[in-house]
Amino acid sequence: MDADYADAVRELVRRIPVGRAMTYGLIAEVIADRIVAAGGTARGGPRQVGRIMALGDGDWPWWRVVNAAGAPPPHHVAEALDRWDDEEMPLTADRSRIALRRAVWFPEE
DNA sequence: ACATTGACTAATT
DNA sequence: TAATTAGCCAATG
Repeated sequence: MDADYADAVRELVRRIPVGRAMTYGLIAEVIADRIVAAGGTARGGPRQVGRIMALGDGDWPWWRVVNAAGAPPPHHVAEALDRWDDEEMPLTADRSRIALRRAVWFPEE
Protein backbone atom coordinates (compact mmCIF):
# COMPACT_ATOMS: atom_id res chain seq x y z
CA MET A 1 0.00 0.00 0.00
CA ASP A 2 1.09 3.63 -0.12
CA ALA A 3 1.63 4.01 3.58
CA ASP A 4 4.16 6.69 2.72
CA TYR A 5 1.73 8.67 0.66
CA ALA A 6 -0.96 8.31 3.29
CA ASP A 7 1.43 9.49 5.98
CA ALA A 8 2.49 12.47 3.89
CA VAL A 9 -1.13 13.48 3.45
CA ARG A 10 -2.04 13.15 7.11
CA GLU A 11 1.10 14.95 8.22
CA LEU A 12 0.40 17.84 5.90
CA VAL A 13 -3.21 18.06 6.99
CA ARG A 14 -2.13 18.13 10.62
CA ARG A 15 -0.06 21.23 9.86
CA ILE A 16 -3.05 23.23 8.67
CA PRO A 17 -3.57 26.02 11.23
CA VAL A 18 -6.84 26.39 13.08
CA GLY A 19 -9.34 28.36 11.08
CA ARG A 20 -7.60 27.67 7.76
CA ALA A 21 -8.18 25.02 5.10
CA MET A 22 -6.71 23.30 2.03
CA THR A 23 -8.23 21.74 -1.05
CA TYR A 24 -7.63 18.18 -2.22
CA GLY A 25 -5.94 19.39 -5.36
CA LEU A 26 -3.57 21.67 -3.47
CA ILE A 27 -2.55 18.91 -1.08
CA ALA A 28 -1.96 16.55 -3.99
CA GLU A 29 0.24 19.11 -5.69
CA VAL A 30 2.35 19.84 -2.65
CA ILE A 31 3.00 16.17 -2.03
CA ALA A 32 3.65 15.41 -5.68
CA ASP A 33 6.25 18.19 -5.71
CA ARG A 34 7.91 16.71 -2.66
CA ILE A 35 8.11 13.30 -4.24
CA VAL A 36 9.68 14.77 -7.35
CA ALA A 37 12.08 16.83 -5.27
CA ALA A 38 13.11 13.60 -3.58
CA GLY A 39 13.85 12.12 -6.97
CA GLY A 40 10.76 9.99 -7.28
CA THR A 41 8.09 9.75 -9.95
CA ALA A 42 5.12 12.04 -9.43
CA ARG A 43 2.02 10.11 -8.53
CA GLY A 44 -1.24 10.60 -6.85
CA GLY A 45 -3.83 13.27 -7.39
CA PRO A 46 -6.89 14.75 -5.77
CA ARG A 47 -8.72 11.45 -5.87
CA GLN A 48 -5.93 9.60 -4.13
CA VAL A 49 -5.88 12.18 -1.38
CA GLY A 50 -9.62 11.76 -1.05
CA ARG A 51 -9.29 8.02 -0.88
CA ILE A 52 -6.91 8.27 2.04
CA MET A 53 -9.25 10.65 3.82
CA ALA A 54 -12.02 8.12 3.33
CA LEU A 55 -10.02 5.50 5.20
CA GLY A 56 -10.14 7.87 8.14
CA ASP A 57 -7.48 6.12 10.18
CA GLY A 58 -6.35 8.12 13.18
CA ASP A 59 -7.39 11.46 14.58
CA TRP A 60 -6.65 14.38 12.38
CA PRO A 61 -8.48 17.54 11.22
CA TRP A 62 -10.13 16.13 8.08
CA TRP A 63 -12.69 18.94 8.28
CA ARG A 64 -9.99 21.42 7.20
CA VAL A 65 -9.77 19.68 3.85
CA VAL A 66 -12.43 20.55 1.31
CA ASN A 67 -12.99 20.19 -2.41
CA ALA A 68 -12.18 22.95 -4.90
CA ALA A 69 -15.58 24.54 -4.41
CA GLY A 70 -14.97 24.94 -0.69
CA ALA A 71 -17.76 22.53 0.11
CA PRO A 72 -17.36 19.90 2.85
CA PRO A 73 -17.34 16.16 2.08
CA PRO A 74 -20.90 14.86 1.53
CA HIS A 75 -20.40 12.43 4.42
CA HIS A 76 -20.04 14.51 7.52
CA VAL A 77 -21.42 17.85 6.45
CA ALA A 78 -23.10 18.62 9.76
CA GLU A 79 -20.05 17.73 11.84
CA ALA A 80 -17.77 19.73 9.58
CA LEU A 81 -20.01 22.72 10.05
CA ASP A 82 -19.79 22.38 13.84
CA ARG A 83 -16.01 22.15 13.74
CA TRP A 84 -15.85 25.23 11.56
CA ASP A 85 -17.98 27.15 13.99
CA ASP A 86 -15.76 26.04 16.86
CA GLU A 87 -12.58 27.33 15.25
CA GLU A 88 -14.15 30.31 13.52
CA MET A 89 -13.51 29.15 9.98
CA PRO A 90 -14.36 31.86 7.44
CA LEU A 91 -17.55 30.75 5.71
CA THR A 92 -19.57 32.07 2.80
CA ALA A 93 -22.66 34.15 3.45
CA ASP A 94 -24.98 31.14 3.24
CA ARG A 95 -22.65 29.08 5.46
CA SER A 96 -22.77 26.19 2.98
CA ARG A 97 -19.04 26.21 2.28
CA ILE A 98 -15.70 27.66 3.34
CA ALA A 99 -14.69 31.09 2.03
CA LEU A 100 -11.58 29.74 0.30
CA ARG A 101 -10.50 33.25 -0.73
CA ARG A 102 -9.77 33.93 2.93
CA ALA A 103 -9.23 30.48 4.42
CA VAL A 104 -6.91 28.67 2.01
CA TRP A 105 -3.55 27.96 3.55
CA PHE A 106 -0.32 27.01 1.84
CA PRO A 107 2.55 25.30 3.71
CA GLU A 108 5.28 27.89 4.07
CA GLU A 109 8.22 27.57 6.44
C1' DA B 1 -5.54 -7.48 -18.24
C1' DC B 2 -10.31 -5.17 -18.17
C1' DA B 3 -14.14 -2.78 -15.97
C1' DT B 4 -15.84 -0.27 -12.14
C1' DT B 5 -15.58 3.10 -8.60
C1' DG B 6 -14.50 7.19 -5.83
C1' DA B 7 -14.02 12.53 0.56
C1' DC B 8 -11.65 15.24 -7.24
C1' DT B 9 -11.01 19.18 -10.91
C1' DA B 10 -11.56 22.22 -14.70
C1' DA B 11 -14.00 23.62 -18.62
C1' DT B 12 -18.38 24.09 -20.76
C1' DT B 13 -23.43 25.18 -20.86
C1' DT C 1 -24.54 29.94 -9.59
C1' DA C 2 -25.65 25.23 -10.67
C1' DA C 3 -25.68 21.09 -13.65
C1' DT C 4 -23.06 18.35 -17.26
C1' DT C 5 -18.94 16.31 -19.36
C1' DA C 6 -14.57 14.76 -19.83
C1' DG C 7 -10.14 13.86 -17.78
C1' DC C 8 -7.76 12.09 -13.99
C1' DC C 9 -4.93 8.23 -10.65
C1' DA C 10 -4.97 4.37 -7.91
C1' DA C 11 -7.52 0.58 -5.63
C1' DT C 12 -10.60 -3.50 -6.24
C1' DG C 13 -12.93 -7.42 -8.11
